[in-house]
This record gives sequence, structure tokens and C-alpha cells, in this order.
Amino acid sequence: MIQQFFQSFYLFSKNEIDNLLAFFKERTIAKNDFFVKEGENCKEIAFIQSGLFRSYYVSEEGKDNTYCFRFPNDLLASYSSFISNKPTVENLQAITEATLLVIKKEKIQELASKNPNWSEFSRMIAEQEYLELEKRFFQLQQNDAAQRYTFLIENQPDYIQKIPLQYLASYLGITQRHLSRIRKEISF
Amino acid sequence: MIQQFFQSFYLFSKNEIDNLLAFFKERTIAKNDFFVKEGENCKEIAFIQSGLFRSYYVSEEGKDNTYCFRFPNDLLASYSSFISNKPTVENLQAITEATLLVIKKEKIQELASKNPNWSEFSRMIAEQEYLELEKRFFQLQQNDAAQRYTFLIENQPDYIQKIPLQYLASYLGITQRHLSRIRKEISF
DNA sequence: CGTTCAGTTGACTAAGGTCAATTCCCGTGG
DNA sequence: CCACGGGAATTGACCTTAGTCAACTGAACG
Repeated sequence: MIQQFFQSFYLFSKNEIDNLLAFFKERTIAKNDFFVKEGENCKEIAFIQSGLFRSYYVSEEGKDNTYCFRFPNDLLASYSSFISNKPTVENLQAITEATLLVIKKEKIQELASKNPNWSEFSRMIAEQEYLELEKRFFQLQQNDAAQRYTFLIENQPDYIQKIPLQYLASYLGITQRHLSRIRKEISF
Repeated sequence: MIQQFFQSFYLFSKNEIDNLLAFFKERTIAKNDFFVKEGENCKEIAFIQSGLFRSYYVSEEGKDNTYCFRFPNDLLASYSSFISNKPTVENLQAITEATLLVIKKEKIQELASKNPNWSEFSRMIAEQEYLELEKRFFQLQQNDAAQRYTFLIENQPDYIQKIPLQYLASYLGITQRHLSRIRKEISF
């Protein structure tokens, strides 16, 4: 799993990849427990072996906003906190039981100081995260709720199948009431 | 100007920074002309010496969405196209006459192959762009139009002073009609 | 069978869009 | 100095999208 993930960057030799696991520690997280909580400084990043995560933050008025979901074979971190060394607003909660492979930021920095490919790796991750977020932003800016929902159905069927509708509504930036309305419309 | 910009990354020696200008070409852009147009592959990035830019993209129904603005001493590129080598949806238009210092992507790659600090530099740019976009995303997701506008007034007074309201409305994700309504409300 | 939790629905309200008519501002030419 | 022409901004009347609150349905499970 994680070996395949690293191969996909074409940065590391077969030998290096075989030795990668040594840098990571396995961790289990129970359903509803957190990998990161609001206010913390996120100093590690994880590879998800199994399980589902939701990232959400709570705004002043108490509204719960879903930032994103993370699936098996995805990376998991409060990425902005990880790169900026500042406290996060995100809560990364397991919505099913999960197993992770965790690595500390300082370990990555140590590896980067010895092998510039780790520095390239960090750059590629940052760029990927940017591209993904930009898509999400455009989606939110240009489409109304019904369009965003149908886009989700067509492009991320995983989401519909595996994630409770209350979370999907919040991910789409609408209330559950309105999502129900849209679902009813579309089913005709 | 550009020297100060590079100094702020703490990656390059005074000597290196003094020689930087040689890598860039100066370019002038007339008001309403484009640095990048939709459909192009953005293969260069620019440092803005003077002038103001707006990035916008047009959605299927013909709606014009403002992605962002760029000011003097900012970098200018369709960043997602620049890093992914894919055609962009963005139009980068000068809203005043402008002068740029332009560098090609391949030049940066050439520099990075010789000096790993250029690779670090690219990583830091990617991370900065991510952080900025995340703020923008949170803003759009959690606040209504009036909150977004008052945030803008308080945190980016430049925007209000220098950018036509029609563009600001589109940046905020609303119509000019609604922005007028908000402005009227607030002035009491 | 109750209880619980997720999802749906109805009735009403509020935020924001559409379209078209002004008004405001400013430059230019008489 | 004034008149007027054009682009930017405001406003009014009306409509659509989405939020609020609370009641209801339905499946899951002890």
C-alpha cells in the first residue's frame, strides 16, 4: 500500500521504498476519536491504511463546517498547520475505526537534509494539495448547491456511499434540510 | 523590490540575490491586456513591479468568476497550470498598466538542478499559495456575503480602494446588486 | 416493542439573484 | 463655464435559492 504510494512519485529507488516502513509508526484510532484537534499544532502526517476521516472546523456562531474527507491510501494531516507550524482550526475525526502509518515532520526534515528527493517530495505534496483545493474552491464559487451535489454523485461515488448525509451536506456548504430537497428533486 | 522578495525566504546569499535580475526579463502590459488567457499552458511566472491584475474564469453559463487579485510585489501566474503543465481556465488581465519581471519555468528547473535551494524555494511558494487559498476557502464556506465584505474592508483595505466594485462583487461570490445592498446596510 | 439516530418533510423566513431604470461621476468638446 | 455622453454604481420590484424550526418516518438494535 504505502510502497505503491511512494512509487507513484518516481523519486525513490526500489531499495529506498523497501526501507520506508521503518520511518513510520503504526497507530490505531477508534471510531469518533481524533487524529488532530482544534488548537493543536500538527507535527505529524499519516498514511491511512484503513478507515475514514472527516476534517471539520467550528465557526464563531457554532456552525460545524466540513473541510474534507480522507480515505484509505490518502495522507492525513491538518496540512496548513503542518506546513506553517501554527495551531489548527481543524478537527480530524475518524468516522470509522482506522489504522494509520504516522511520521513526524522533523523526521521528514531530517530525511530531506540527507536526500534532496525528500525535499522534492514535499514540494509535490504541497502542489497536489493546492490543485485539489483549487478544484474545490472553483466548485463552491461557481456552482449552486444542486450542481455541486450532482457533481459529487458523478465524480466521487465513494462519498455518497460511505459518508452520512449530514456530513455531506456540510461538505457541500448547505444544511441537511436543503440537501434532502435537492435529493428529492433529482430522483425524478 | 524583487531583491527584497527573495531575501524574505532566507534561502539565497546576498551575492546570489544581486545576480538574480539576470534570470528575469522585463515586460510591459497595457491596461486590459492579458498575461495569461484561458486555454493556455502557463509556462512562466512573473514578479509584479507595478500594476494590478485580476484573475477570472468563465463558467458554462457565461458567469465571470473572479479568482483573485495581484498587486505590486506579488507573484503572477496561473499557478495550477504552472505546476501541473495543463491548460488553465484563468484569465490574468491587467486592470491598470503594468510592468513585470518574467521568468520561465524551465529556467527555474534548471536553477533547481544546480542549487537545491531553488527546489526549497518552489516548495515554499507552493505552501504559501496553499495557505492563502485555504483562508479564502474557509471565508467562502463559513461566512455570508455581508461578513465576507466587512472582513475585506477590515483586512484588505487596498482592495476597496483600488478595485472597481463590479470586480469586488464577483470576488466575493455575489452580484453587484447584492454588494450595493450590503454597502448600504453597513453605512448605517 | 421502545429507544435512538439518520433522514425526510412542511411551513415560514431570510439571503441573494434578475432585470431594468436611474443616478452619479467625470472627462471632453463647444 | 456649461452641456452632454459614457461608464460605474445604486436602487426598486419581483423571483429563486437556501436556512430555521419542528414534526414525522423509518430502519437498527438491544
